[in-house]
Amino acid sequence: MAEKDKMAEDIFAGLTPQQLEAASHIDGPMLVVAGAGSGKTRVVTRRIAWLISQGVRPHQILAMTFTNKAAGEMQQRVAELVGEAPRWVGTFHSLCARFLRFDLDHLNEGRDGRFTIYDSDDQISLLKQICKDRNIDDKKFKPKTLSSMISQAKSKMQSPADLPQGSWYDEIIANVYSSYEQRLRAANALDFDDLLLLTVRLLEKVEPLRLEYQRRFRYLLIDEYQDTNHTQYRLMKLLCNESNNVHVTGDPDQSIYSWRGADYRNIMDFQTDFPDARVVRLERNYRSTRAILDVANHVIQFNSDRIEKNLYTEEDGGDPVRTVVLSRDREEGEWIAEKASSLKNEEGFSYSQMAVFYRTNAQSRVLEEALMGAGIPYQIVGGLRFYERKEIKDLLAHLKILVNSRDIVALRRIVNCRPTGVGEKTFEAILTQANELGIPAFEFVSRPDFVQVFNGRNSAKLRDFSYWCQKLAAISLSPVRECVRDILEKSGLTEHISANTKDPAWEDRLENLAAFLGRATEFSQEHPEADLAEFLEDVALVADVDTYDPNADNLVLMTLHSAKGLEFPVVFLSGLEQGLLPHANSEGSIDKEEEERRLFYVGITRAEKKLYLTRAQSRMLFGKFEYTSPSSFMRDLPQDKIEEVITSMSAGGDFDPFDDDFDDDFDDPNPFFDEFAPTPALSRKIPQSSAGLSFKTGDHVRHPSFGAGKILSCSKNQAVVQFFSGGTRLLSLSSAKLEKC
DNA sequence: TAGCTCGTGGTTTTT
DNA sequence: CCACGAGCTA
Repeated sequence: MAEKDKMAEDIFAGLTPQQLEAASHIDGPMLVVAGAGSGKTRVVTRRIAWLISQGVRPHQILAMTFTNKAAGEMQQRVAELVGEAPRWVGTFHSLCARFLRFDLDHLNEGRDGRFTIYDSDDQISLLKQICKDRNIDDKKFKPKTLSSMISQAKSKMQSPADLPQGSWYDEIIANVYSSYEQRLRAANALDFDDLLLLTVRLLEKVEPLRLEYQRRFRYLLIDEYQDTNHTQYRLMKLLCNESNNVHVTGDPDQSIYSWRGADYRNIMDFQTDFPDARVVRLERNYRSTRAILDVANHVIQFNSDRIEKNLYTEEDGGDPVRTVVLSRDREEGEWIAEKASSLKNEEGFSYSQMAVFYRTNAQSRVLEEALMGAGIPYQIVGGLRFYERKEIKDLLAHLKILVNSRDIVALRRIVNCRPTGVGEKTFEAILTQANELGIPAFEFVSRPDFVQVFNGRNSAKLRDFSYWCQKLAAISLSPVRECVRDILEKSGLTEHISANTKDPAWEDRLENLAAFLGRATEFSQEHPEADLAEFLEDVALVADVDTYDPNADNLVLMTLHSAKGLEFPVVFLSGLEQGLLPHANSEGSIDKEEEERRLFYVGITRAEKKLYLTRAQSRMLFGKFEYTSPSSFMRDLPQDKIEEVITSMSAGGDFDPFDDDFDDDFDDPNPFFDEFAPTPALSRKIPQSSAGLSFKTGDHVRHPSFGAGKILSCSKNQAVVQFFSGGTRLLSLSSAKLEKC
């Protein structure tokens, strides 16, 4: 007994009464509304430890975290507290992938546990292929737009039949969506949304399985609940058995993923879903100085659709939040670099204690150059992801085909990434014939009698290709390291890259391949039993932030989205310009603007001690200089809590399109001024004349009878408009009375 | 079929 | 600015 008390003491050490209430909860639903920096992770970790110490078996706990990294850390902390860690901790996506490896076959829809996961690149190439095969103009129907529409539909669990119908345009969308689904099934492939969607479908359809899962997982925990979508919500409902032991944590003010289907109503409605839910609010912030928190609280007040909460701190003032205006983006980077090095040299901060945030990945480049110029070590999170590089994707395609010979996207990639003698025509012929034979194309080409059976030209090249496929097919799937090494040796990829010395990045590419082998080796060591399929899954589901190494003495650069859940003593929040933050694409929509503000709020609340808000008055965009204006969020800062830094690099006043002095410059015939012709950067183009309105993709428009909508794509005289009231239409610009709004 | 050059058009955010 | 696709040639 005394020993038990001792353990409880350890588990609950240092918790406040509210945290204790949340952590010591056992049965029944609970909602923890946890403000930024209020010790949420701590609470969840302690609660899991508490459950285990109370006799709950670790495998009876299912915990959904937002990143894999958070999952690993949580498991480790729990193990430290009670000597055992739950096995089922991970992101929604990775946990679902694990479920489906076991049980997808039960759905009987043609896919099995050896499925491959298609990332957005794979989706795009599949969609391009579909457009090509069906003679759909991919100028009007951009694969990217299509993929986001499909993803949007899937996140609401809508099948092609559930999409809006009627117009010619709607028909095409629904058709593309359904052939996309067919091809995924044929390729034994799943996209990210499918991982969630099919898990839900599986549990809905197969009752014994549902009961089994419900029995198995007695306690369900979901973190960042404000960023769950409808599918995830359904999954939660399916998993929590009648005891409703579901414990969710989140903060509606930090909901920043609505664009990928997340719906913060899920957290707002939790108490309606579970009327007997206990609710705990964590409002004391342990992270930031009062100055920073004051700014954060002030900023978020401007949002209307929220639950009022009072995030407070016992800390005193601290440094004021500082704003900095630089004349050019390059100077913004230089200023940050300079400041970072003085913080290190004069105030004793290490680079690993500092982070630079931005709204778009494109902004990282200038910052990177400035840091490099100043000799400051840095690491970038996100951007061109390691696993999305061309050479890595090529290598991955080879690995994927070994696990899943039906993966047609991978096969196409293998054929095209290097001269094989097989071109478009031959490839199509192979597909057709394999289809007739009823076997996967890769199996067909790697048959010893392929050249005899294949009706095409019996060329030496084709024979070489088939022979080469046979060698690939013979490679064993484990151990992972050996498998990857074999592929590297036999695929001929390295030779192909080394031969192509006019590619300026050829050396980098070889390095990347070597690095990939390094990661495979690491993976093999961490999971000695794992085979290639598990490695590929791991690769497909790593998040950008998972690669962030907080132990290296690097300053870290990342988007505001990636920054969620992290904290740093020093934060530089850059690019506070209208059109960038808030982003131009959110203009005109209250909901979207409020989400941008939450993003700003997330950025502010990452800072512990020092926060710098920087902006540039002009910025290089698409290779051209554009003038910018300050973010509207800057206007909304509590002026008495902030301090402007005056620098030698700041220029005079801001560009103002209605300022006569600037107009004077505008009229100057000197070509020198043309180059600097002031156009408000990133904000939407204002129509030059009312007669010939020019529209572009993304414009918000109004139609006299259909109401407000958004342009999905447009050409000189036609535009495809998705109306907010529902439905999508192709309109002629000369006749339809469209206006901008 | 493959490799070249030229032109176009595209930047939110990510599992 | 840069990545990608179309179109041409060997």
